[in-house]
Amino acid sequence: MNDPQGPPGTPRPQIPEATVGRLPLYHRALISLHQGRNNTVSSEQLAEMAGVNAAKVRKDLSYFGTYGTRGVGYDVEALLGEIRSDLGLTTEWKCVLVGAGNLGTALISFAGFRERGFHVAAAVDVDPEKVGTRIGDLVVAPQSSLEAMVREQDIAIGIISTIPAAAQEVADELGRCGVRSILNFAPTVIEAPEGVLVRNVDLASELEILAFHDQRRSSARDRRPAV
Amino acid sequence: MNDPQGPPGTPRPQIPEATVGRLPLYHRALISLHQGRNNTVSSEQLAEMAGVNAAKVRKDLSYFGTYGTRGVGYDVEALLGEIRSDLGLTTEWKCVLVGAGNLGTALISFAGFRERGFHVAAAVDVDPEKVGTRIGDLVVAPQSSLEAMVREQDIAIGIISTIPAAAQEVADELGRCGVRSILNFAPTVIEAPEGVLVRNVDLASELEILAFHDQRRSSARDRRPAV
DNA sequence: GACTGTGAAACAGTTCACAGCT
DNA sequence: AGCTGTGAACTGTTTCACAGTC
Repeated sequence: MNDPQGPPGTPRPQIPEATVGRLPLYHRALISLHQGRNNTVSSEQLAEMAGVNAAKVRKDLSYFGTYGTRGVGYDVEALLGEIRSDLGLTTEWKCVLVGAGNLGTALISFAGFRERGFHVAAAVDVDPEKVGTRIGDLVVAPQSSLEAMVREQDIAIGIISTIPAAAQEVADELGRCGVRSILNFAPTVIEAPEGVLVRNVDLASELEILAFHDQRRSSARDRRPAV
Repeated sequence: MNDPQGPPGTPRPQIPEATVGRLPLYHRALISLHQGRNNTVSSEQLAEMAGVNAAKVRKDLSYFGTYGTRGVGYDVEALLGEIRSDLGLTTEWKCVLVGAGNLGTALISFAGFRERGFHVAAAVDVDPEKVGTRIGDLVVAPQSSLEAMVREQDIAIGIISTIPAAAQEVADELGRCGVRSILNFAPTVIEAPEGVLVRNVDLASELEILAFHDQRRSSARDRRPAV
């Protein structure tokens, strides 16, 4: 019954990236189980709720230690605590949003961020027309004040929702200000500044991928017309 | 010099899912090369523009046929045409958006969709307050008219931006109306209706994944304070 | 009997390295 | 000489199947 976290000072095991990508799913499922007053959950149930299979759940969870009891299942509360702390959701994360256009504005008031402990504490835009606009309880600041805001408020995460042409420059500046993580919504490849982790969300790509598969399905049908 | 597409009637090769996921990146890069009047591009250049490595580019492109010339590079125009047609971007795709809240509203007017041939042709919401609202040149319709709109306009893609609790029901209804692909922004797992492909975009998860890595980096630093 | 934790097998995806063409 | 196309090696991920525990 080993605890992979081991004694203090021991490097924690590397968690496979595929597993990391599923933690938010488990997290969500566990929140709902916890609210429903469930004390334990089997890998089978958790798998169903997260939309994966039971073997994957067990393998994934085993990287974090032993939260299950054979014959019984996993302890919901303990497991929720572990995953919450792994995901760093025990404290609030401050974010700065760059580019308060349509999408940016929606992101600022997106309930899902706040609920999970991400707070858009500042928003900036290059457009003087947008500066001063109120969005919820936030006022859009000029982009020139980006560095001051990041440093004063100790902001850790940058969200880019500018036009593609501006994204690299914004990323570089965020890096210089000490931001360590960037979520990029601008549909362009950006080179990560030194020491910064960048994740891209490309909305149009998602539709393109759906279109790819749809197109393949329908042309497969065309080739075998008699079904 | 084989052409994997083969004679008509031959099933096309299965394209690895990882490759499909990168097609939008290549597509974007090729558009920009084409606009810049480049006739050819090497795997090295294309890799740089797409943010991947050259071996991957060559492997990926080889699944679609032979668009390169050894010693020279790839024919930009021919390759762009191939990828455009693989992604099904030679015709416009009609989408229906369900849930015209903050995020939904932003998605309707999101330029990236229109630019790549995705047209949000209809939007519905359950909230009577929102029905009748104009967003760009679209008027929000009552959710009860969903089926009629999908069938009349022959809409192929559904975009869900409702609250999580409503998402499964909406997905099921979209399936019944004949929608074949769904892009789900509601932060919940939805079971795909028969014959429908669902992709999930979970915005808060993306931040959680960034937080996970940030947290690991900083606690790694704590454990080895002297650097 | 129920259910976890985990090696081992199977599969998928990436990278290497080089033969083959221009 | 330059660059693609691709088997082969490698790395990462998923699934299997079962020993171990309650």
